[in-house]
Parts: sequence; C-alpha cells; structure tokens
Amino acid sequence: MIIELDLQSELPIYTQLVNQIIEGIASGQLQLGEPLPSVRSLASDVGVNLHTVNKAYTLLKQEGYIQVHRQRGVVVHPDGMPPVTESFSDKQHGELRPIIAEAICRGMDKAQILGIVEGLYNEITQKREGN
Amino acid sequence: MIIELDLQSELPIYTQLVNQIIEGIASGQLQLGEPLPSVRSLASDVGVNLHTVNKAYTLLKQEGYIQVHRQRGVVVHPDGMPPVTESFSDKQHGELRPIIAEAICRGMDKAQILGIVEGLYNEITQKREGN
DNA sequence: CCATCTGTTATATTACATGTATAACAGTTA
DNA sequence: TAACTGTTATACATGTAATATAACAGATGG
Repeated sequence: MIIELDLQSELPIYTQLVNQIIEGIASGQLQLGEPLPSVRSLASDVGVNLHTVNKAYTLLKQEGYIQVHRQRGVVVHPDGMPPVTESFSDKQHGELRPIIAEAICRGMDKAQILGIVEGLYNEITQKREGN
Repeated sequence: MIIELDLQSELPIYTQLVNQIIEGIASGQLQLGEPLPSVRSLASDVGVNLHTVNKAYTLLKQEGYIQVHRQRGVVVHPDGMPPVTESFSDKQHGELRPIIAEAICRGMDKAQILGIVEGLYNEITQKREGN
C-alpha cells in the first residue's frame, strides 16, 4: 500500500500514518491478517524516525486494529475489527458535531451534507476493485 | 449562550471556544449581528486567560464568522456567514475522510453512518426552538 | 553459534503549541 | 478623567512531536 505524508500538514505524522492504515483496511487494500512493514522499514520508506512509526503502531494496537504477533510481526488484526463501542460512538459524535455545525453555518443543508458523506463513503469503499 | 469547557479534553481550549460559538451560530442561539462578550469578560466567565479567548476570536474573525466593530465590540458577522469555498471543502473532506474510514472498519454501513450525521444535523438545528 | 531481524524501551535533545502572566497602547464610552 | 474595548508584546512553564542514539530480549536463517 502506498503511504503519502504531508510534512507541511498540521496533522502529526503518526496521525497521518494511523489514518492511512485505517483507510487501507476500510478500503480492502489491507486484508485481515495481512502483514505490515516493520517499524524500521516503514520509517525508512517514508523517511521518518522509527519512533514515529512505533507511536502509530502502538495507537493502532491499543484500538485493536492491528496485532503484534511474536512470529509474524505486525499484522492487520486477523480476528476482525473492533466493534462500535460506546466510547467510539462518543468520540465519533464529538468529531462530527463541529464539522456539521460549520457546514450549517456556511449554508449547507441536510441533503448537501449527507451527499458529501455518501460521496466519501463511496470513494473509500470503491477502492476495493482497484487493488 | 452557555459555554462549557472540558479542561481534561485533548482539544485546546481556544478550539473548544471556536467550536461552541460556531455551533451557537448554526443552532440560531447566536443571531447575525449579535454581540459577543469581550475577551476579558468571557475569559473571566470561563476561567481562562484573556489571550486564550483572544486567540479563539482571532480565528473566528479570520474565517469570517465574527466582526470586530470599533464601536459595537465583537459581534457575529452581520452581513452573513462565509460561503462554501474550495479551501473549506478541502478541509471538510480531510476531516470527514478518516472518520468515515474508521466507521467502515468497525462495520458501520452507509445507512448507519448517514443516520448518525442526520441525527447530529437535527440535534443542532432543532435547538432553534429551545431558545 | 552467530549475525540479523523483530518489537520494545530508555534517554536526550530540538522545536513547536498551549496556556498563563503582566504590561502597555490607542480608541471608545460614560 | 476613569473605565472599558481590542490589540500587541514579552516572558515563562508545560506538554507534544519528532529526531537521534542506544540497548534489550526474542525469533530467524545460515
């Protein structure tokens, strides 16, 4: 999977790594149980420090997206993804709320906002044929 | 309008202030042209430093949500809200994309995600009768 | 056995963001 | 004149982000 970093972004590098790996899983580009590069090789590939990749992997592991298998290394969690917990829903609502409020302020109506979300949903899931 | 801060949140205080004021406008609790508290009084009310409020106001002003009128003080922009620009759309997509990808990972389908967004939309806009 | 890879941990350093504190300035208002 | 407004400047403390270097235990392949 191709990982592209924007070093000018306000988003921390480890957050960009987390986001892209999660999107890779969501899009099907990364299958359950599929191995991920080692912290050192990924760090070398994208040109950052080993600790930056390690922080991203640690977060993904804590949330249950990946597993560190003593033999197989780091893999996308083979037993499936974490469920929709209450704390996840709370976090999701807290992130969505200001985005929706801002859209309303700028004059977007319900249909327009839902259209944007649906478009992004399709964009992510329709990568599954591409690779 | 009631402003509540979570000092334990990972969100910066000035971001919480920005978000709540924008949601106040979106919900109609804050009308166009309506005055906002001075930096010093709001800082005193919520128990933070004057500069923290000033940073929130500066951001809101830069984005066109509020106006600093020499006589009237700080007011919600009387001439209307900023439009949906290309840079706003880019920012909005960049914020929504990882949220949607995470929801897909956890097994939410398109209808569920749209339902969450619609619920939050209704929750924000239906405050208009409440006050 | 040995060299090499794995994730993990520790320490140190640099840079930046956040938040507070204090002070001052110019303009407005009562 | 006194009190308020937004604004700016400076300084300080704290935490986060990212890098650099190093070491450790466990696993792997020659």
